[in-house]
Amino acid sequence: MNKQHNIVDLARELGRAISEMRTFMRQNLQVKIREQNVDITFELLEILGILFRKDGVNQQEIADVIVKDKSSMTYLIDNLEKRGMVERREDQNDRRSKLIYLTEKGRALEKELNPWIREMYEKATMGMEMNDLQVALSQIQKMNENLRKQ
Amino acid sequence: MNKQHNIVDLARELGRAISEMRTFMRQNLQVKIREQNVDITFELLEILGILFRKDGVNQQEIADVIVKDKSSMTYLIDNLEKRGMVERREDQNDRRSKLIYLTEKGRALEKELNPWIREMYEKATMGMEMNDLQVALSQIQKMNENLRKQ
DNA sequence: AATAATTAGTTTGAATTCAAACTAATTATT
DNA sequence: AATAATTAGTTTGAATTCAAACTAATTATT
Repeated sequence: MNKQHNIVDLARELGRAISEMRTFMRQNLQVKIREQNVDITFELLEILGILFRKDGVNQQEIADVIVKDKSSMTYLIDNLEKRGMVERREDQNDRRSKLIYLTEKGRALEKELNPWIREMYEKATMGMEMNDLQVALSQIQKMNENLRKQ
Repeated sequence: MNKQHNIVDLARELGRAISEMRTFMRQNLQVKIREQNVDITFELLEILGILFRKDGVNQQEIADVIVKDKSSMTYLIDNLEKRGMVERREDQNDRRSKLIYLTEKGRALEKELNPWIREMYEKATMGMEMNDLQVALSQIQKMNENLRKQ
C-alpha cells in the first residue's frame, strides 16, 4: 500500500493491518454461520476448532492457543457446556486443571464446521508463498518477544 | 519458532501471533497507565493517539484507523466527551458526519500520553529491519485483501 | 518439612464489542 | 427530477472481554 518513512509508523500500520485481519476473519465465518443458520458464535467456534484437532486439553492450554484470558475462558466453556457441546473432566494428574472433551453432540459438528475454518485460512492465503508467510510470522513473533520483556 | 508444514497451519499460527501482539500492546500500555496512575483506558488511549496526530476527523475515519465498528465508536467518543477530552462539532460539508476535536483538556494529555505509544512501538520494533517489517506488512495486507473479497 | 512462589480456574462488576435495526443525509442510477 | 443505493452515526440488548481479587493445588526454595 502506502510507504512508511520510519519504523514506528510502519509498526503502527502493521498493528492496524493486524486488527483488520481479525475483523475480516470474524466476518468471513459470520457469513457461513448466517448462511447455514447454525446456532454458534465466532468465539465458540474458535474453541471448537481447537478441540476438533485434539480434545482432552485444559482450559489454559486452549486459552494460550486462541489468546484469551482465563476468565473469558471460564465464561466460554460454561457456554459450550450449557449447549452440551463439551464437558469438563477431572485431570488425574493435576487436580487444579479441568480437561475439556467434546461430547457426541460437539463431535457431530466437526464435519460441518471444520471446513469453514480451513476454507477461511485457504482463502486468506490464496496466491501466497510459504516463505513470505514464514518471514511475516517470524517478524510478528519477534515483536511479540520484544513486547513480552517488561 | 516451530516450523509449519503447510500453509493453512502457517496462517493459523500467524493468526495466533497476531492476537497475541494486540494483547501484549494492551498490557504494555496498561503498565504505564497503572504506574502513572492516569484515569484512562486502553481503548480511549487508542483514539487519543489518533487525535494527537490530527484532530477534526469524523468518527468513521477514526474507526477505520483503529479498526472499530461504528457503534463501538459512538460509545467510546461519548465516553471521551463525558470526560471533557474531546468535542463533536458539526461538519459544514456533510451534515451526517461529526468532526472530533480535542479540547484543551484533551490536548493537555498529549505530552504525557503520546510518548507511551511511541515507546511501545519502539520497543516492539527493537532490533528489527525496516525491509523485513515491510515484507510482513505487505503479507498481512495481502491476506486482508483476500479475505475482503466475499 | 515448612514456606514462598506459581499456576488453573472462578467470581465479580464494569467496560467494550457485536449484530441488527434504525434515522437522516448524501451520492449514484434511472 | 425521482428513485435506489450508500454512508455516518445512533440505539438496543446480548455477548464477550477485561482487571482485580480470590481459592485450591502444585512446584520451587529455604
